Amino acid sequence: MEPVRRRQLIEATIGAIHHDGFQNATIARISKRAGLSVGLVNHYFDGKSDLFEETMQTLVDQTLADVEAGIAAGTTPLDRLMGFVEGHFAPGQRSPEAISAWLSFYLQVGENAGFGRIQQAFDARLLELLAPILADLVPAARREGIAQTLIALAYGLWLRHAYDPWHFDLDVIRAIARDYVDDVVAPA
Amino acid sequence: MEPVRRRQLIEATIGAIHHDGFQNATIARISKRAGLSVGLVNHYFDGKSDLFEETMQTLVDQTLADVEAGIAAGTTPLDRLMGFVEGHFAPGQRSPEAISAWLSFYLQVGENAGFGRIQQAFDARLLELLAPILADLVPAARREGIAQTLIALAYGLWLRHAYDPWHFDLDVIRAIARDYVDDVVAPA
Amino acid sequence: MEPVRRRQLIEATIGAIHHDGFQNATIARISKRAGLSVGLVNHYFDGKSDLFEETMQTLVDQTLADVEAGIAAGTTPLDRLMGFVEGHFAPGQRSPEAISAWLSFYLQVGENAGFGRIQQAFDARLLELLAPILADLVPAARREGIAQTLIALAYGLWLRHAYDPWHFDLDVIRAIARDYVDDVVAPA
Amino acid sequence: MEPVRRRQLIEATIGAIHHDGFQNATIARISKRAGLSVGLVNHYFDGKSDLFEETMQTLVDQTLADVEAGIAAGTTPLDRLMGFVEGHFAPGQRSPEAISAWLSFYLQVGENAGFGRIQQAFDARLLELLAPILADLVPAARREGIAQTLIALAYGLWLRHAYDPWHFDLDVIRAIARDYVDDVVAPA
DNA sequence: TATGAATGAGGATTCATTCAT
DNA sequence: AATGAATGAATCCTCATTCAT
Repeated sequence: MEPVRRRQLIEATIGAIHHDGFQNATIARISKRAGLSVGLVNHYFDGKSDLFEETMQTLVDQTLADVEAGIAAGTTPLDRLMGFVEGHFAPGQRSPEAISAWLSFYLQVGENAGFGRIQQAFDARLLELLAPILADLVPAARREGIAQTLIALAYGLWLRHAYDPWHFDLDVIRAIARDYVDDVVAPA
Repeated sequence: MEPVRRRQLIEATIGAIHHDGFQNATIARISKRAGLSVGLVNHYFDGKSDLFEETMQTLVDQTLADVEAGIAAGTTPLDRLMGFVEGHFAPGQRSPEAISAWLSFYLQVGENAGFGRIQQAFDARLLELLAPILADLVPAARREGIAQTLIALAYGLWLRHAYDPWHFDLDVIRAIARDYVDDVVAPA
Repeated sequence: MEPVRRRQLIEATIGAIHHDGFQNATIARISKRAGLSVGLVNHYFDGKSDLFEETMQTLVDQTLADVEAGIAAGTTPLDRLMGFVEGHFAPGQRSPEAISAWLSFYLQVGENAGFGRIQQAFDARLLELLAPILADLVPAARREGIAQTLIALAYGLWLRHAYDPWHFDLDVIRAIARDYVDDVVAPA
Repeated sequence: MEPVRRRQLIEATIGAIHHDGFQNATIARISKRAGLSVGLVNHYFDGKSDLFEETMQTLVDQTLADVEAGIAAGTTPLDRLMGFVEGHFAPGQRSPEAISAWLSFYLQVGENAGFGRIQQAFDARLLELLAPILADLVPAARREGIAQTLIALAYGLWLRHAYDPWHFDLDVIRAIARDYVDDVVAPA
């Protein structure tokens, strides 16, 4: 029963953050959304903070899975690099619910120690994923800088997509990323 | 008296958000930090929401002023482009207080109509500032994309600087931006 | 306003403990009994614990005042000794409300650090009060033991009076104490 | 199975009161401490109140057994009187667990009808035990008073031992009691 | 006999706002 | 212009009890 309930509550948390806003995502609303009682939240999680951290970790895990899948789908190093960026915008990442929740957690990283730890592990993993791809594409001296730029660009694009999904749709994002990759990486 | 008190309270709001976190930036703490009574907040502002919106607007105004100054400082189009990026990282923008407050308001943009309006106007103004510079540098067809990329990159870099100011210091940011500008814009 | 409200709330706390029992003396009941809102409790006290500690301290202060008055009323050393015991049973100490509250705090001394500190200071003060009286009555070697016995006896009598005020009325208590004092102290 | 389980739960209740405090001795903690499920508590006892009453009764039975043993161990009436007092401080009575639990129940005697009944029966039994001993030692007129004093003294000493077991160790208690007995009873 | 999932009322506490002074 | 006392709804969390398995 436990994994089922935990999953239910995490889904409901994401839904509540999207529907009511992070500030208004109360235990009462979350549990009602999950069709469960308030008591259960504290039965299966160690308080609201724990529920929220587990929710963020779930989002992180899904994003990493999508990014890894994006990389795996590429056959050439260049495709793999584009796959890295596009993985951030996989369907699961672009749902309004996921975006709202991601954004909320993301921007609280500095205030919330738990969120901070999760985000740092996430960033470290992204760098690990980029390293072997860039090794085949750019000279060692520029590798670090380009990796950081790519991540910063993905962050920035994702943020703008989050706020303006119609203008910054997948095609625009892909074009911007492709431009950067072509201009910076390809010539190397 | 009014402009003085309003200024005091806006400063105190930014300080409280930095010191206590957005969630804990209560009217009581803000007014104590300003050395004023709680009653004054509602006297000079139309409730807490109004105070917060005015605070965000103040931050936006300051950022725009810094970006415009950055542009104005450049003599060549390329310098002006770099000035646009660097304006986002002017001293006033990099203070821990400003960063905390900025981040908090970003978080609320999607949930808070008032914050959303302020941010949209901010974005529109950034595009207006970029347009004439890019007109001298890149072919019309790529202008829009490159403008959006630059803004996305500035967002992303700013965000990463916010979370990791030591690793992403001004030099690193300048180098990343310069790389992008050189690679993408200069050849055109 | 502050001293008035604090007094009101402390009185209401004593009343609520008597009327509803310590376990049921909730903030809601206490504030309703005081005719004030729940918010005020946390406005004037630092939470429920603080209110309870201040209440216990108030009881201690009153008891010490009564004991000191009892001692002061005696002209001979023996009378002063009896006054020490009888002070514990001054009218203010025997009100059902005071008894209920005293008992509750008293028996939680071991579980509650705050109550413990107050009680230790109380005990120390009682010994200070007894010392000069016994100095005139008993040989130095037995002074410490008799002081402790007297305090233990007062504790025990008070406890039994608390649980069975009709059987252990003031006359019985006075007789028991007088017996002890006569038998042990007088012959010396 | 029933007597085993009931015994387990009563032991766990005493342990939980000592370890977590009376207020925090919840069904969940008690059952976990007993290594049993929460459901079992309500299966073998008629709710939490019943479990607690049975626990207090168990403590009373043990104390009475210790006091009776103390009396039985004495050969002279005076020894039997001292045995009465010392029985209250038999090893089982001085364990930290027993002291915590005893104190907690005392606290509730006034508020909880069930606890009150148990305590009254306990007191009555103590008087019954004292009566025949005192009959051999003191004139009828003072018998009642001295019995009550002895019980009050035992209560008071026990309470002080509970709060300060190092200072009020067994030797000190024995000395105080012996002093009283010698001074008051022996001359008779 | 035994489990533990589930409930929801009740607890303390926080806080934006109002308003008499 | 300025204060801060007062309110009470809203929040998170706890817990005894029930009940299907």
